[in-house]
Amino acid sequence: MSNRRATTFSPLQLDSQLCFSLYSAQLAMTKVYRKLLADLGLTYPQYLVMLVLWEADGVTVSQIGERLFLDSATLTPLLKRLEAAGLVQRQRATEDERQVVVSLTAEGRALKRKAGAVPEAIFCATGCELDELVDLKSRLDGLRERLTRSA
Amino acid sequence: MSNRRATTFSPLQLDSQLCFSLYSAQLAMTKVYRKLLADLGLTYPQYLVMLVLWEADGVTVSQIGERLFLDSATLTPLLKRLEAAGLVQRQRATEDERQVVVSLTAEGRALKRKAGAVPEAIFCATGCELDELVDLKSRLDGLRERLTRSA
DNA sequence: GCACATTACATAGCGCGCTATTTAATTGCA
DNA sequence: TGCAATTAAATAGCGCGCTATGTAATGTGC
Repeated sequence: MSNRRATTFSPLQLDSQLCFSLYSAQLAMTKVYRKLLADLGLTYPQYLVMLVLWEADGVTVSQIGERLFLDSATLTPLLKRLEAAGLVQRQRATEDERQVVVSLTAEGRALKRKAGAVPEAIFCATGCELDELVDLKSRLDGLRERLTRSA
Repeated sequence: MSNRRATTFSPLQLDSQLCFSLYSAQLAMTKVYRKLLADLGLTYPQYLVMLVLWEADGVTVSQIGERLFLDSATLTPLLKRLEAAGLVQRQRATEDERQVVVSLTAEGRALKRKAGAVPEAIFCATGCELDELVDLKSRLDGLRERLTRSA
């Protein structure tokens, strides 16, 4: 009897954990992207950086980092790979030589066309209605916000 | 005029992408766990494996993999680290020597007590109501399911 | 019973994502 | 002015998570 409560409510059970659902949904999502992005020669984090640059070209490493919630230890080697792939260019800012400005090459800009098909393919893969996705997105944004605050 | 449609609906915009919210929420979540689990000497994926073992001790590598949606290339080195930490034991199954059975050591079982405080700490960090978490979890499980199917 | 496929796990190598640290440039203040 | 503090990026090293491949044990068909 004394262990009945522990049985009926056990927070250490894998199946009851939101975090595991978040974790494994993210892995599944990345797996779907991997196939789509292979055509573009991009990984998912690289794709995110390209999204930032397609919106606003010529930004610093830390600006990319703020947008994606990643720091230079992650971005520097990633950007070097994008540079080696001929998609971006990195150069020290003249007004503040601590900063590195990342710009798209012609090839990097051109890739945007090919990437145009990706969002719809992902949308189909989710099998969700659009408003369900919008709702889920805002919940996850709120969750990230609160988790970041408490960290 | 001709580019107005592209401006009003641009699926390549970072801010409109559910997947990025999923990605960054997961990173934020892992970051919160990192602090909590440091006391236990575990990483988040290692914690997941321990959750599986605390529920059902003495399972094969592939059984753990099915539960966590991970394969042996990920689990083998992770399990070796858990073994090196003295938390689990790995031994070939006698009835089928291809399989490796993973069991908890006394130390591994003992760690469950210390881990008992983790779920509530995470729950607080999410800042969510319980039913909101349950709802979000089921949506994410559904999403993972459909993404996996389409991959 | 023997070649063949299949299965379970391990290994190699790559790209994140992190902490901790380093280097170099800029800022700030006595 | 000079020198410490701060800032931006880079680097080192670790642990995933993946694809591709290898290896050994088990099944299967003839």
